[in-house]
Amino acid sequence: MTLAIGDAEKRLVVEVRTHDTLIIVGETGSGKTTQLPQFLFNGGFCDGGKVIGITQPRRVAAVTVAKRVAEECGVELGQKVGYSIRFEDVTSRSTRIKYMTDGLLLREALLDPFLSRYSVIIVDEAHERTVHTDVLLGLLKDVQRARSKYNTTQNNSDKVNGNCSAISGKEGITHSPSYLKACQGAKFFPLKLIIMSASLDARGFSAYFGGARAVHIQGRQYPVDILYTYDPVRDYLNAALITILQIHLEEGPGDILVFLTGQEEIESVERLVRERIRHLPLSSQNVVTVSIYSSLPSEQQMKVFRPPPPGCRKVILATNIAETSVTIPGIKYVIDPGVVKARDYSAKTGLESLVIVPTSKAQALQRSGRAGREGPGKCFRLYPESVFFELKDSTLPEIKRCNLSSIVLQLKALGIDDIIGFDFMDKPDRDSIKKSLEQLIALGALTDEYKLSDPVGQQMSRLPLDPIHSKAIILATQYNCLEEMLITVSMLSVESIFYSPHDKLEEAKVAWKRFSCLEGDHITLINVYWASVEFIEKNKIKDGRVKAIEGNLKKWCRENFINNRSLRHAQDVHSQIRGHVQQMGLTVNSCGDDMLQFRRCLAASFFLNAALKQPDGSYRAMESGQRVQIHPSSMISGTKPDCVIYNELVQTSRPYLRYVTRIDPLWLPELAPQYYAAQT
DNA sequence: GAGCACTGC
Repeated sequence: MTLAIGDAEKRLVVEVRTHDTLIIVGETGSGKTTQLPQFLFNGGFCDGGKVIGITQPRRVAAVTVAKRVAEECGVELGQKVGYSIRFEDVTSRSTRIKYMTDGLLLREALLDPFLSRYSVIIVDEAHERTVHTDVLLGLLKDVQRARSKYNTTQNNSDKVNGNCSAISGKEGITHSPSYLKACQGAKFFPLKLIIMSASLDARGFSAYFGGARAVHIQGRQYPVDILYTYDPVRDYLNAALITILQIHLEEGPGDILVFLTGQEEIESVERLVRERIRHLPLSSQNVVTVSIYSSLPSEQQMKVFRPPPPGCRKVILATNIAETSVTIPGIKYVIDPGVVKARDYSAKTGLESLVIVPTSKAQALQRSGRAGREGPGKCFRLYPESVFFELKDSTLPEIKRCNLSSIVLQLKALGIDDIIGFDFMDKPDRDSIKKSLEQLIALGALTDEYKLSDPVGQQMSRLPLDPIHSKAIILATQYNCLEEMLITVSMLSVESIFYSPHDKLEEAKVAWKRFSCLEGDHITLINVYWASVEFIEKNKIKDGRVKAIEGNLKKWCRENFINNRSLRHAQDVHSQIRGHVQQMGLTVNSCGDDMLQFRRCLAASFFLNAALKQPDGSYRAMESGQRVQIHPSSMISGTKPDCVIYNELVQTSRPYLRYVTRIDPLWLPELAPQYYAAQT
């Protein structure tokens, strides 16, 4: 069935009433995200104080959509319509339409396993198949099944008899999982599930939900002409350069969006374009280039949204960030080289890598769509059409290519003990699950029987962090350095704190020197944090206005080549985690200048991430045996200590250790005997 | 002596 959203209100409400699960396929611009929740509200789905929840993979989307719907409803944001994302809860008791990130709903499930406030949950952008979306889908399936068991409206078939016994599996596949058992005769209304996807794979979702009904909603996209090359290109950067110039000289007005794989490519193409433009006739030099990628400080990101000077064409060089996360106005031409830098994970070696690979068909479609938002457009794919047909339909779901430790820990905390048997839409590799179980046992989060341990596992699962980071936090009190560890973990869990533009690298290094510590990068991060705190405190005395302090901090960040957005994010994480540990009753103590305590604590918690120097000067990662190098960006890459712990091991051009600190090799058997006793 | 895409709790 295909509908246009404008005249579909009644039909959609009936569809939701008559089907427990509905798949909605809507192209971009169909209005499904903003309209459907309002239809359901008007259709009575919030009667009795029930809530409609809509999940988004990204924070910005949750916020902007909520704002728009509040406006359309003519209500104040946070009242009838609100949103909830990490660090920001703009909802109230009267909120009935609630937008949120899917990760946040997963956290909510830890507190309320039946998600009992929600009458409808809409999972938006499900086609993106993020880890959070995938786990959520499996969970919602269970919750829906369990809630229909304890239904308040049809209580004759399955009477809840008032005790807490698990539901038996005698009804075969329709049984509810034992972790969802209602206590004291608790009763629920049924849960309606709506899965919204932008692409062609409705069948996959439909099959996963037992043949659920699918409805199509028409989009409002302008046509985009797709052009291919005749032959494969050898050098896509050069091909992109030529295409930019060609469009500029031969096509009508309109801005150009070029998809590249990373900062380096963007910087080099930007140089080349500027160079070539200077050699054009003066009348054709009306081009400005701007670039955008995630690690670029936000003031510079903002430049892509500025309209070009009159009569000028804007060329935007972007990474994947422009595919879904940001929408730039004025784009008429898209250049798509057909490649993307993607993270991959091998469960066998536990090695993460970051490699340039071909895009999927869905991704190519998404990219070309960026040319048709305001009018008809053109997309230049820098490969032959035959290559397009050979591309994979869609990108491999993230859950099949990432480390699962934190997901497994979260599922365990939800009471889901059989991870391998959990009903994932795409099952992660068995090896991958096994590996994460082993890691969680080594960290003491799980018992030898694979049960969540008490209190370590329970405490770890409450922290929204990587399990190793959680472990470090929980151990830190014993080493008298919880304050230092809170800062370290906060700084490690945000995107790169250090901003290094290619052309000012030397200048940046000089600036970073004043923070650097020869013992390692973890302490360097602490130094950056303290320096920023000190700067803020000084400014508070001079001029107490918040705006002035923010402005000065931005300047301080610029001067020190620190990413302001990342630093603020780290401050947010810091205060959130601090709140959690205080709730747990841990003492926030500090080791002062005695960093030996701190490094011993790092060894005791990061022991899985230890590496030993080899005679040839390279390192051997102790867990995997992998030969690695310390990343050149590390402050101690020159000193080469005998033994280090690292934050992550990622293969780019070679396998590198990032964020490294020197430890004494004897600490490992002393502080992690369960893991190192036999090996040393 | 080389350089990490994107997102989330």
